[in-house]
Amino acid sequence: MPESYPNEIRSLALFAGMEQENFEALMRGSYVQNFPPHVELITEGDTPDFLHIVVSGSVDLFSKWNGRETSLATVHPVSTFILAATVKNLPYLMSARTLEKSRIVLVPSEDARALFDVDNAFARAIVTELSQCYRAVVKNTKDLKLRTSLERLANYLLRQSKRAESNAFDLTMEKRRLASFLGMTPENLSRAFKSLEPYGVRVQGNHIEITDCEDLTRFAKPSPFIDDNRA
Amino acid sequence: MPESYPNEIRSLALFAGMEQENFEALMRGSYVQNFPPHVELITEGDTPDFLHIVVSGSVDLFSKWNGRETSLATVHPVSTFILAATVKNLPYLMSARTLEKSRIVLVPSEDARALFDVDNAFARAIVTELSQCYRAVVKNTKDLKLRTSLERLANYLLRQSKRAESNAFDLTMEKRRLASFLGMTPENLSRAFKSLEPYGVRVQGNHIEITDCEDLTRFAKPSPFIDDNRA
DNA sequence: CGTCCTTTTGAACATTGTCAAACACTGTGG
DNA sequence: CCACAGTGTTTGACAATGTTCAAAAGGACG
Repeated sequence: MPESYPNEIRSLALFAGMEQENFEALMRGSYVQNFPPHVELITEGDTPDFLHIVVSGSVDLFSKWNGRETSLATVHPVSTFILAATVKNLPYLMSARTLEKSRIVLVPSEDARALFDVDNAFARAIVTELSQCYRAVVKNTKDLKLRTSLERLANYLLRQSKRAESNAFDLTMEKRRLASFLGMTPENLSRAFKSLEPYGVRVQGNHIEITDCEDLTRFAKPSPFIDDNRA
Repeated sequence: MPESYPNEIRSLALFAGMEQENFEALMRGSYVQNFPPHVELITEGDTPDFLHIVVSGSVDLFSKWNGRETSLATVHPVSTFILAATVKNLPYLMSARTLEKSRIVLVPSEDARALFDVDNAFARAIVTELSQCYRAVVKNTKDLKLRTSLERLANYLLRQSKRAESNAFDLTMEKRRLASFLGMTPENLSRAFKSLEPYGVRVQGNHIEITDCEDLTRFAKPSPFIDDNRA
């Protein structure tokens, strides 16, 4: 399947250092698939048959327990997910569903594991990737345990604003999912937005404008060890 | 420093597959140190100078923000901590303090990183270790987001009971820290214990007895994808 | 124009946190 | 051995935070 997507994947840090021969073998065994929105790609507890790579669209990682559900992360192109389960050949800890029409590359887990044993650059790239994932989850845990929902929302908005490099931006997900991601109910999120108005947050639909960044920052007290993406 | 501790360390999965020569070089550059209880070994935000290995005693990983503090994990012998920061050479995301008199091996981070580049078995062992850490944090996040504090306590007790292979066991940490670890206040924990009495939990000081495991399990609804240690 | 879904709002409720005080445990020094 | 201080734990009253339920309002789409 000599399409264009292998180039995009090749440029991922995870695959960049891999032997060309190995990379090609891996891609030969893989295939791309287009999924409509809201399709469950993998289910918590299943055994990892494929390492997934999001080439376009976006994917929600979530989990259920006792009738409750929570959103744990969103995967954007181009990146992989469920790497840890694939490497250790243990059941998924999260389920995944497409948020929009998405193009996903499916790499057979066995092939990935076999290459991991053989290709040293690949093994090291996995370390980098996993370290990043690990640190991201630790930051998220700190966010959850050290902050109130209002503070989490305030810091989330500051992060998004920084990402958009603008004081005005659109939310990248439904408020419903944002609430779940931040660990609160939609009702509570709605009220939290209201509570942030005095600190200079204007909300219209999913358009956000931070009119007083100073004030919001004073309230949110962002920390590099919770909120910085690259650290 | 030809003492006995290198053998214990050598048997860790992280170092077991390493070339003997490399391992010896790593140990030559390292040193052991005894710390009294309640000593802060590393501080959030610092740069990782050493990879730490707990040989005896125990260490608390915690974090502070805006005057609040939370306990994120306890490290028991023999295992390492802050591996991710060491590998990526990025600031610590957590602080660490001894809980009791502890013996810690300090491996210079630069040496560890250098070996990571050279020793393929070591690089792969790090992947295994990091995957495990990552999955542990994900489970912890699910515990926090999907359960109430009462449910978290109930499941914690079941896990401890399983670990002790007995319905009666002693708590391995102060209630104060347990509360912080479970994401609640000491007062709330105290009341939570009371609330679990009807489900067959007897508490006397830090001695716990689960008199009706069936009933408690029915309430706690443990899940392999949150509560199993090895999965 | 309806229909479906999300979002918002209100009120009641549940859970959790705060503060203050009492209690229990531990180890010290008289 | 006892009194005492220091710390951790428990308890009670109260406040803050977050959830639930019900209903209304707003948007998207056929």
